[in-house]
Amino acid sequence: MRRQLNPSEAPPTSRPLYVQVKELMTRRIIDGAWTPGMALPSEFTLAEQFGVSQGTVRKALDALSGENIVVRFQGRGTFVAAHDPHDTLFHFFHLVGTDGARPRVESRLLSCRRGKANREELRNLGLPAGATVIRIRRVRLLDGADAIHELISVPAELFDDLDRQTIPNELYSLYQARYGVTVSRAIEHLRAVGADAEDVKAIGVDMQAPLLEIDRRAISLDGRAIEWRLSRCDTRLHRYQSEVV
Amino acid sequence: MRRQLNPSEAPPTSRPLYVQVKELMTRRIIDGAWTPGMALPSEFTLAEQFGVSQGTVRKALDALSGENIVVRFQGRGTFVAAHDPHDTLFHFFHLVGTDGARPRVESRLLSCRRGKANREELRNLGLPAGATVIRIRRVRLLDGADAIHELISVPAELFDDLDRQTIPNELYSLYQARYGVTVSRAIEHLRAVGADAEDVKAIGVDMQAPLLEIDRRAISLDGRAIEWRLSRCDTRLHRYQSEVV
DNA sequence: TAGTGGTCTAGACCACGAC
DNA sequence: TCGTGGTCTAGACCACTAC
Repeated sequence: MRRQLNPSEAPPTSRPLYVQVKELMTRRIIDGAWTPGMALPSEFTLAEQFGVSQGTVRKALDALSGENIVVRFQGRGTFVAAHDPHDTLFHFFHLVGTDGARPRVESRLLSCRRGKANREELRNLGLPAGATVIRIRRVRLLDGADAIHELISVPAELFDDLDRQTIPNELYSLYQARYGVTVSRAIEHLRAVGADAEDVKAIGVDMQAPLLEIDRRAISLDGRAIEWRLSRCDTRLHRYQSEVV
Repeated sequence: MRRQLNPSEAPPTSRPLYVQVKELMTRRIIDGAWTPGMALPSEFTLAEQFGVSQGTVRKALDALSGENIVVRFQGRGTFVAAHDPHDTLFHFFHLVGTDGARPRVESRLLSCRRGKANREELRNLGLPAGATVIRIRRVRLLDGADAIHELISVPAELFDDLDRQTIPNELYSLYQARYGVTVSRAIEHLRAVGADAEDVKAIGVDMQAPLLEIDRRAISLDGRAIEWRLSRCDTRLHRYQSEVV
């Protein structure tokens, strides 16, 4: 039997020490004991706290760093990743200009209301029937021109007063700063669709013009789906870029 | 000054030992000294050969493993990644059914000819003016139905007799097995377009029907662009799936 | 049983940033 | 100058595979 850090709550299968350390540290971030931007204790201090060697802590930190949960700087220390609006925007925003350059992105709010979740929202957000969501509808401008018609749904339970906030261009920093919810990854499904009447009104394309629809579920650090977003994009001047390794 | 494995050809900036070991091993694969499917020497043997510790070799192998260049099995050994047709297909093929399931993929060849590279092909493949390319045009079927109109261009210099081969459903295994060219990553640009007359003839969609266009440049182990592929996809029954971490 | 990769430890030195 | 993370080594033990 492999060594366990917390025998009391040990899972049925034993996992490597560094994985356990990684999970304990992730838990501290989820629970808010370590907050975004905060400096973590040094590797040696953590090793002492967890009762493992410095090399094991390092392996855990390297894993967290690979998932963008912490950032490390030689000579300075290790910090909980903070969602800087600009960096976060482009971490999850994959449209680039025809020349490959990042566009300037702005937003124009169309509406922000709460309502009873429909079937798709229940499924995409993993909510119980009858749950309330907050819906944001907006237009996003790329390099100054209307280009994306965006529909966002989030559970009202997690973001209680979001409908009374000023909606910023980059939402994930707000989710983190005001509601303590960190988006760690996202699953996107893309398809081509014809513009509908709403799209025509929102971004001024022709009826049935080909649009790239991005269906995104954003997942938080603890694995819950915390946002569902539908972005319908005019791709005459921009492309969705994806690198496959 | 950091220790260098090959002082004679040392680059201006010194890099970590494990990076140098990784590059030496990658070079052995590119040069064909280690071929796909072959078992590498054990970590201790490699450490002795390179004159470094086993831990350093391990770090290099872990990096190669992370890039899918080698695969490791506890108790069996480390092997050069071989492009198994089925696995490779889905490594680079991101269309899934509406339910998230992998579709059955087949191909119907329309044409395969050589010709003088046009301007776009020169740019996308990094070829000198006047270079010859081999062009493949085909339809791909998802779950039995015509769904993708695909145009593929590769440098004739690298794939000399490709136009006299039977074109398989999964090309990258052929590139590797017959021409010694391993695709290690790809860069894709997606946009929505309206079906043109060629698309209509090829996959039977309506004129101007919205299609998802995937523009892919495949990059080989040594960093050269070795294939340019344009896939125009009917996304009424399938989605392009992308996970952002 | 022998050999492989996977984990864990302990300790050394280096590169970098803050002071 | 000190403390941080980054690299490198050496050695121990474990888990798995093949024989």
